[in-house]
Amino acid sequence: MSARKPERAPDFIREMVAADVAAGKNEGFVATRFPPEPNGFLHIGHSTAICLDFGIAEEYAGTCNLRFDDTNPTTEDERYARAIEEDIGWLGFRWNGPPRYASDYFEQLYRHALQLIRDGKAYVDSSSEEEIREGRGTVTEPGTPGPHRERGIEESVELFERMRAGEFEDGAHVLRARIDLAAPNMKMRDPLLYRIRHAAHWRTGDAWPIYPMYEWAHPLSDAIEGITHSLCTLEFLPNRELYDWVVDNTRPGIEAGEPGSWSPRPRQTEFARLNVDYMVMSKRKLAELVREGRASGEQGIHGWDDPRMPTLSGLRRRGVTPESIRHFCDLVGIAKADKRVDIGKLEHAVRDDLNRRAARRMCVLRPLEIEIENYPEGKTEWLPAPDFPVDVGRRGSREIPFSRRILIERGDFEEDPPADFRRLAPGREVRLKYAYLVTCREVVREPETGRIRRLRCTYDPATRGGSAPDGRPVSGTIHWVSADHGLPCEARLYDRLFTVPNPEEDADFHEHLNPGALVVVPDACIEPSVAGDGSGTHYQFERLGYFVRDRDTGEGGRPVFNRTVELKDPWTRSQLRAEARAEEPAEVPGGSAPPGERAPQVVGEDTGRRDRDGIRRRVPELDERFRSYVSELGLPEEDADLLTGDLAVAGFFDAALAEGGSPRAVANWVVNELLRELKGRSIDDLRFGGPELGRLVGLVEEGDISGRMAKDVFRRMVDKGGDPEEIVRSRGLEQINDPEEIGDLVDRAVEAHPDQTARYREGQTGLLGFFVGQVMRATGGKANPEVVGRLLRERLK
RNA sequence: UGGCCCGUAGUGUAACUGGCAACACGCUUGGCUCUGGACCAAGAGAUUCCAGGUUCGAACCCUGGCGGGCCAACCA
Repeated sequence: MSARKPERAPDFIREMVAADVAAGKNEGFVATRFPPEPNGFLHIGHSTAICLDFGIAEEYAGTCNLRFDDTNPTTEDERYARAIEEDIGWLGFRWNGPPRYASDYFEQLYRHALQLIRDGKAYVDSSSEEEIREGRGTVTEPGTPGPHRERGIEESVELFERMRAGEFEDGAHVLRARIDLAAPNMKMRDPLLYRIRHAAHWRTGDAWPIYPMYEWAHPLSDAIEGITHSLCTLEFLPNRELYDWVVDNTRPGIEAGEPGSWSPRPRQTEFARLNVDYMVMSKRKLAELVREGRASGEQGIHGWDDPRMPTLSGLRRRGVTPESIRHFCDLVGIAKADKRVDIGKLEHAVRDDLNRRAARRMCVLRPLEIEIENYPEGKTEWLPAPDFPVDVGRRGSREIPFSRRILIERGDFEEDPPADFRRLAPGREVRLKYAYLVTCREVVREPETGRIRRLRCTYDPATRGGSAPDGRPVSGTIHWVSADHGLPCEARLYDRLFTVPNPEEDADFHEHLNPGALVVVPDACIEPSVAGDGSGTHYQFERLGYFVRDRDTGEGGRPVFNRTVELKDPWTRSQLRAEARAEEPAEVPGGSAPPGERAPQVVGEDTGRRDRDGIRRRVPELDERFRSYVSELGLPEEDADLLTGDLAVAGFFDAALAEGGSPRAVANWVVNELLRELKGRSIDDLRFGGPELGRLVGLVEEGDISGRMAKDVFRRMVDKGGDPEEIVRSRGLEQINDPEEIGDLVDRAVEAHPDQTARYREGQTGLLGFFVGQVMRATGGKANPEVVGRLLRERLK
């Protein structure tokens, strides 16, 4: 039994939070929030976000708010909010204080908006929806200002106040931020902040004829609540720039008009959403299934909590436990790459949990009667059966009745069994679990159809409890129920809702609905011990799978059991695989691509080079330098090209070169190291200039410091500025070149790692890097790696 | 098509920030077993998307390409 908390490498968000706390940001306090819109039920895709938001708050003794993002009155409803609360609580999380609502902040949000207008950063636009869309431009073309963009502050204030007073029709005006209509990020092209909507809100009723957009309400709500880390999914990444804009252009003290800024200042971080094979995760599509299900009757989805649904309420009714969902989220992790997780992973998490907690019971789904000829008519024995197998290590047992007529699973008998069949067959003896060994003597058929009606068997009275005194081998153990005592019940066998791994890929996901996602077995039979159990009780039906008692009852009030997940069953799967193989025609040799051969990749045009060529055509000075770098300095064209894409970089290079280094080395440094630093910033923001870099290159070329040390020095110049010689001197970074001194270090490294030494000598020469790393680390990077490598090769021979 | 994000065994996530490509699921084989479950052991499976470059050394840094995703709602 492994501990419940597996050691898991922290994800990038936890690393970030840990760093923030360590750096003392917000006095080390962590406040997160989970912000669902109450317009549908939570599904398993949300569980990663829930586990992350609430989990991080727990780990840092911080808080996590539950905030309903209820800014769109036409789609939202109270019943969704309540269902969301129930699901989060069921998962085992508790939110900080009462649930929050964006609608609680409507008044504040409104006042902040007025302030924004007064600051000249927002305006009322009276254009039509279509005009606004057109004015925004496209992803390739900038937008164009509409006629109201320069509307005066007073006029905008007045219009906005009248919007709030309800004087205008829906769509007559909107409030927009004045940012940048030419911004490459479409979200920054004067986003809408408020729209007029004469609709009753489920919480605020008719109090508001205008409603804030997500773009306005969300960052402000975070700021108002003092959220430190605002975590959301990847599709909001373009929103971050706007999120920051809103937070930076508003301030807590509205009336006073004092400058001030939000503290804590919330930061948005995005992670990839969770997708699971054979499921759909879009609330719209799930709502569609619920709506259509109501219309289509019996076979249709019965509601948000239909056990075929990926909703938390559906999974709950299916018998999935909150612990398994949380464990599943741990297994999946948090990262930034889009993911589609194997449904088998969820099933594993479910089995792993249920194996420990679900008591074993016996239930026969498709009964076949056996009559035990030598067992007295009318006799009943109550045989003890443990609730758990020994390996689970839990106590508890019940008694199950045994009689002359027993029901077994139809699939557990085979007249002409395959070689490795470990169940009942004519003349064979098997064990009825916890009862007796029985032998099949005769097959009784329906006279008309030839179908097997029942089996005649005999039992060995000496095997009571299931073990033979003589220790003879048995061909298998099967489950059973006494025909005279068993309880009729209904079993609902669930399977994946869709037949393809990614149903959302195609235009109409309905085509891939799995008609076999629910198979109802109305006439199953179960041992009587379960009669008094309540709905929600988990079981493992021996050899079948995990089941949970449903709240429904079947025909005549019989209990209903939902199959949560089947047991792993290599035998059935290998049978199915064999069948599939038999049906599929043998592969034609040479029909498909030969293994190991890869389709050649088409290499496209170098657009970066083309762009820089364009710049050089327009700036003769750069073009001149490009040509002289190639012809006079002997640089490769590729380097010369990168150095002459803009004047500042070329100038930096020239200044560095003037310090006397070789053109090739200086170019390498500029291209490989400087360009990285220039990614998020301009060359003017650098804390050092070309001459400093040139001197650094000089130190390397003179052999004063190693290339590796030079990178450390460079790092320091980036962070704090400074002169390379000075840094080297003050920190004692001079390179160790002395072979004798290095030889000692090499000896020590070899002696300290006998395992690796042996493996190296066996041919794992890739370990050389490991040894070099050891020596480099021991010297703080000061050893000359070339010398280290040479000596190591000699020593390890 | 412009901008941004992302490419590591079949799947998901790591790799001490440039030094032995690891863990989990799945798969195969064996052991054990009164569940063809669980458990235990072993194994297969990777051109770290591709091509150049920097470096003693690249999954990691630079350049380019390829592929996937997101963004032009008065939705969130």
